[in-house]
Amino acid sequence: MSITIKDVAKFANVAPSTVSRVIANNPRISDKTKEKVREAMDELGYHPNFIARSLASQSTQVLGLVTPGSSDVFFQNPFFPTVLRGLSEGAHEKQYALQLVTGMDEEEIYNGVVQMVQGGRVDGVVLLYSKVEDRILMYLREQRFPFVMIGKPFKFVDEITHVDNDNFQATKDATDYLLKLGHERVSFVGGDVNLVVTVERLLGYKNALEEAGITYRKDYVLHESFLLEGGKDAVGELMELPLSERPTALVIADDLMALGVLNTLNEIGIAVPGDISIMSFNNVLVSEMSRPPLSSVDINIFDLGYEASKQLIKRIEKPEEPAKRIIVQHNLVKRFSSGPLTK
Amino acid sequence: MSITIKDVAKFANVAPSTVSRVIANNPRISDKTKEKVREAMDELGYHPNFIARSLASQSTQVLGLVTPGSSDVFFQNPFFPTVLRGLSEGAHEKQYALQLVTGMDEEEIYNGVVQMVQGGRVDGVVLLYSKVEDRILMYLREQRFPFVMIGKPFKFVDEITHVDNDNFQATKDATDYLLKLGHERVSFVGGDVNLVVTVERLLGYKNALEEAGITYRKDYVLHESFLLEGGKDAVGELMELPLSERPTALVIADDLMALGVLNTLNEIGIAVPGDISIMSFNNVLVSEMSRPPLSSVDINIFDLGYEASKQLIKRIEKPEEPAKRIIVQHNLVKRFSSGPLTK
DNA sequence: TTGTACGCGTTATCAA
DNA sequence: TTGATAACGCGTACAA
Repeated sequence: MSITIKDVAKFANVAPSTVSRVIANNPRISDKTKEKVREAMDELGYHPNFIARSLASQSTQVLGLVTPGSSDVFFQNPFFPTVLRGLSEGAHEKQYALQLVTGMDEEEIYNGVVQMVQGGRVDGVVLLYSKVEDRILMYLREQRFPFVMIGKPFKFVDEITHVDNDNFQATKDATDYLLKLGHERVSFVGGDVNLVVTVERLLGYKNALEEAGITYRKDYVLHESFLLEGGKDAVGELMELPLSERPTALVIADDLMALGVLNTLNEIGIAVPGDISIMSFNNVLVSEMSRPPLSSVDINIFDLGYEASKQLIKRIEKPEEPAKRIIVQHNLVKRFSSGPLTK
Repeated sequence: MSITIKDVAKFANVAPSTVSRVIANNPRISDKTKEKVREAMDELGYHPNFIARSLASQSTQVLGLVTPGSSDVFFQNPFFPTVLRGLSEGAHEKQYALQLVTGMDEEEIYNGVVQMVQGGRVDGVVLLYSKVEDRILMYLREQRFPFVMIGKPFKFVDEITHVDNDNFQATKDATDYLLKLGHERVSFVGGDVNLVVTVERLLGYKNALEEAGITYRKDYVLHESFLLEGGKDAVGELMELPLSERPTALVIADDLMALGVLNTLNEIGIAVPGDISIMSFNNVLVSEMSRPPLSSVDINIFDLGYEASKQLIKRIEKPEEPAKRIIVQHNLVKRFSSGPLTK
C-alpha cells in the first residue's frame, strides 16, 4: 500500500485535514505549517490518490472522448491524430486527462458513454463528430451532462457549445475558386450523408453554383465513405457520364478520398489538373505529398481539438454559462491539383 | 445526485451488501433475491459508480497509454491510429477503458505517468514505443507496476512482457529480397537511433549484407526522423555520393519516410523502380496510394495493439505469471516500388 | 442465504 | 489557524 494523507499527517504532527488543506494550498494555513507538511510529503514520497479525491470531491479531472460508431474508419483518417493532439494540449494545460470510449459499433459506444457518464468516470465529454440523428447526443442532453461537440449540431444549435469551421462558407470559397478558374461543370464528392459536415458543405457548394448562375445537377453530387476506396468509387460513377458532360473540376470533402480519386484518374489516363481540377478538404500531411500535390482547404484541425477541450473545461467549471459557437478559421491552400480550364 | 446502491437496497427491501453481491453475481444469493434486486435496479435506472468501486476494490479497469516524448510527431504517423484500434479492441473485450497520458515533452509525459500510477488512475500501462534509455520504463519497473511494451526492451528483455515483430528478421528479409533482385548497393534509411526498433532493423540489414558477402558501408546508412521531411533529407545525403557509388536500392524504416523519398526522387528526375528500388516498412494505408505503390513490410500493427492490451490485462489479473515475449508476424508486400537491377 | 460494520483515501463542515 | 468527524459509494470479512 502506498503513502496516504494520514501517514503524512502523522509524520508532520498535524491532522489529515491540515494536510489536505496544504495540498489545496488553502490560504488559511500558516506558512510554517505548510512548509512542515510539504517537507513531510517530500520525505515520504507522497502522491495524492486521485480515486479517493474524485469520490470525495465528485470530480475526476478526466475528459471523455467519443468517436463515431465506425471508429475503425475514423481512426484511419488523418483527421483523428491531429484533433487528438489539439485535445490533448488543451486538456493538459488545465491538468485534465483524456479517456477514450472503446467499442466497435454504435451500440457499444453508446453503452460505453452511458457507463462513463453514470459511472462518474469523467467530468465531461467531447463528441468528435456531428451526426444528423444521434442517440448519444440526446442522452447527454437529457442528463444535462457537460459536453461539447466538434462540428455543428444538427438540432439545438444554440443550446450546445460546439467548435466548428464555417463549412458552408469554406465550401463556397472552394467552389468559387474553381468557378473563377473558368470551370462550369463542377462536381461535389461528399462523405457520409449522416454527418452534418457533409450536409453543410453540400449547401455551400450549391450556393456557390447558384450565385454564379449555374444550374445544379444531381448527378454531379456523389456521396462516398471518407476513405480511399470512396475516392475510387466516385471516379467510377463520374466516368459513366457522356464525355461532353463530365465535370472538369471536383470539390472533394476529404483529402484521403481525393487521393483515391487522384490515383484512379491516373490509372485511367486522365490528367490532373490538365483534364480535371481537384480541390479537397482538411489539408492533412499527405495532401502535400501526392502527385500532384493537392489543393486543399485547411480547416485547422489542431485548433478544433484544442478549442474543444478548452471549451469543455470551461463548461465543466462554469455550467451556468450560456452555450457558445466557436468558429475556427479555414483557408484555401492552392497547390497543383487545380488550375484554369483549358478547353 | 444519482441513484446509489442504497436506494436500490431500500427499494428492494434488502441490505446494500446484498445489492453489491447481485452486481458481482455472487452465487450465494438466491435467484429470487437476484431477480428482485435486478428489477429494482432497472426500475430506478441504477448504474454503479466506478469511482467508489475503484476505491473499494483498488482497481480501476483502466489502462494507461504512453506515447514517446515527441507525441506530436508520433500521433502524425499512421502507425498510431492503427495500434490504437488494436489496443481499443483488446481492452474493450475485457471491459477496460483507455486513458492517454498527455504532455508535450518527455518531462511532462514522465510526470503524467507518475501521477497516473501513484494516483491510482490506472491498473496498468502500455508503452507504445521502446527507447534505448527510458526513465519511464525504469520507474515502472522499480514500482513493480504492471506494464507491457510494444517493441523490444533494450534491457531486461526476459523480465518485461512485450509485443514485438521480429524486426531483425523482417529487415533481413527485406534486404535479402532486394539483393536477390540483383542489387548490390543497398542503402538503409532508419529512424531515430534512440529507438530500439531502429537498432534491430539496422542489425538485420547488416546481417543480410554479411551473409551475401557484401561489405557494409557506413555512408549507406542514414538516420532521419520518422516523417516525410526525414525522407527528403535522406535523398539529399545520398545524392552527394559520386554517381557510380549511389545505391540502387533503399530499405526505408517507415512508409512516411519512403513517401518523402519517393517525392524527392521524383522531383530530381530519378525513376522508381527504374533507377532506384524502394522497400519500406509498416504497410500503412497510404503506401498503396503512392506513385508507384510502395513495396512494404506489413508488420500487422493492429495485432501489435490488440495483443498488447490482452497481455497487459493478463498481467494485471495474474501478476505472478512470468514475463512473455509475443512476436507478431510480418510479411513482405511486393508492389511496384521495387524491381530487378536494370544495369 | 443475507445483514452489519468497517475500510478504501480524500474533501468539507463545523467546532474549537 | 487547526482538529475532529462525517460524508463520497461501494466491497467484504464476519456475524447471524
